[in-house]
Amino acid sequence: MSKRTEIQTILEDFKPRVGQELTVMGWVRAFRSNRFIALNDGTSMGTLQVVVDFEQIPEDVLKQISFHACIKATGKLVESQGAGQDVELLADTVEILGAANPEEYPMQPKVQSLEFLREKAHFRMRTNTFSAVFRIRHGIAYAVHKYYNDNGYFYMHTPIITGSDAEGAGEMFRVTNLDISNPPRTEEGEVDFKEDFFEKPTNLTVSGQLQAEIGALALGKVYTFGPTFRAENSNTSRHLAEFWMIEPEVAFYDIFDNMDLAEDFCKYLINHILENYSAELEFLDQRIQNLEKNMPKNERRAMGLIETLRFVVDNDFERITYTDAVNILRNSKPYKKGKFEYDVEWGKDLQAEHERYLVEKKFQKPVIVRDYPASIKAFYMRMNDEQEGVPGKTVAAMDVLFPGIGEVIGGSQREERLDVLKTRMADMNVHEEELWWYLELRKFGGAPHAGFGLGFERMVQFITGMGNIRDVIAFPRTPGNAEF
RNA sequence: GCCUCAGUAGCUCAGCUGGUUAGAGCGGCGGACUGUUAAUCCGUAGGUCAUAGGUUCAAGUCCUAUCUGAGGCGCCA
Repeated sequence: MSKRTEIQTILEDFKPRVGQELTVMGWVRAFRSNRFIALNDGTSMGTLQVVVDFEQIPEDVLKQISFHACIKATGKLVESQGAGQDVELLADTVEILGAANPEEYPMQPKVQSLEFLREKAHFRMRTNTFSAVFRIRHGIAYAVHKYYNDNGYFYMHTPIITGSDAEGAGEMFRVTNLDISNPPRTEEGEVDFKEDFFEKPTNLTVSGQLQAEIGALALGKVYTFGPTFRAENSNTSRHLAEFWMIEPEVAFYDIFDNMDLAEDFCKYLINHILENYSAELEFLDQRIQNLEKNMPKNERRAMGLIETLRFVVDNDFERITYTDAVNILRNSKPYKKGKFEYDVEWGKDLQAEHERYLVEKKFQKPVIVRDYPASIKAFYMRMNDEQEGVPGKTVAAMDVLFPGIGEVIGGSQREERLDVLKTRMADMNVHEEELWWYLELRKFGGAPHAGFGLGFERMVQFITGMGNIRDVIAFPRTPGNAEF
């Protein structure tokens, strides 16, 4: 394959290349007037105009220049006579690398619904919307590593297969190589996992946190960034059975340090995209505006996408306690008018409608809620001292709530006191034998520490403005769907 | 898992209270067009109305079941 010049390289710095003979390769976005090809190679939002002379190009080649056909074109880069672009390539030769017969190819040069494109996951990345989303997705992933590396954290790989089912984050996927239609049985008739690969029941991980704590209590500051699996039968626009989660875990951090980290980290990620993917953001912003043009005003976003991102970066997140939240909600208009479907009562978890009120109506910016009732939170969260005006026991837990998405981060200061932890585990029916190593971390050289989990796709959703989480991961896994 | 809505041409949709041969735009195909920018213009072919039953003289339209999709809720990241 001869050398190609990437289209983004040409577009961002065309001046020194004018007059040069170049080869480009990419997918046809449009073929106008039998003469002008808009060519995109995925390197950016932009297209390079390739101009062909029908007297120079064989007719069978010309005929195959159709939507999303892959071509190679060689010619001279010149300043464009047309108004829409700075430069264009006058093609001496055009080669069809991969034709795309329009009579059979399902993609069309027009706006197609996200639902339809979801069924064409192998082609949807070629569209403006999805190529923008996936370039930004990469950008966020890169920024995650850059942020932690620049701040002295170590990237830690926690296991995908776990032998513990006490991680307390929902239903798990069983991992086994037993013959499930005829598994070996014990004398009592139970499935005999002694015969299984690991000689015990194992599952796909629902969180790397417990292992990350091991890292934090040795390396000080660590983070994980890997796939996470939940076998919940969740059918919503913000849940996946397989998703990516970022979990920093930091020794000597308390809940307040944890909140500072969460806020700073979110802002860094958003800033990185604002600074490096403005063309993609502008496209997505425009896309949403076009979509909302036909909607009633009250269903439209209060701010544009870029405006929202700037606003989040420029303003402090609101920080309140769970008890504050309950008081605010009980004094709110919708509560008094009986508009909430679920009651607000100290000790009950906040429902999505309550969180949405706090974030979208009351504060109109990200909100960090902390100090939740102990009874509704996981065993490893640190028990708070009793506080005045608070009716029950609380733990140092925190949720970061974003507009439109809800919970993006869930975290806590961890319980480092062995006796308190043991009591909590007993109360919540978590077996000590399974987590003996977790307890020994407290017994030997323990330290106060804290951390959180950030749902990567939810952050991608927020930054791209995509409404459905299935449209920010290349191959979504949801109940009843594992195609591609 | 629960609730609601939807499934008509390749795509997006129209088809009023059941009533002749099922419509449009875009896309495709054929043609015109060598400075276009969602190119334009002319012509043309596409449909077991999701599937299976049922009601009726008559069903795209009503009823039942199933499948698929979307939105909301719960679980959470």
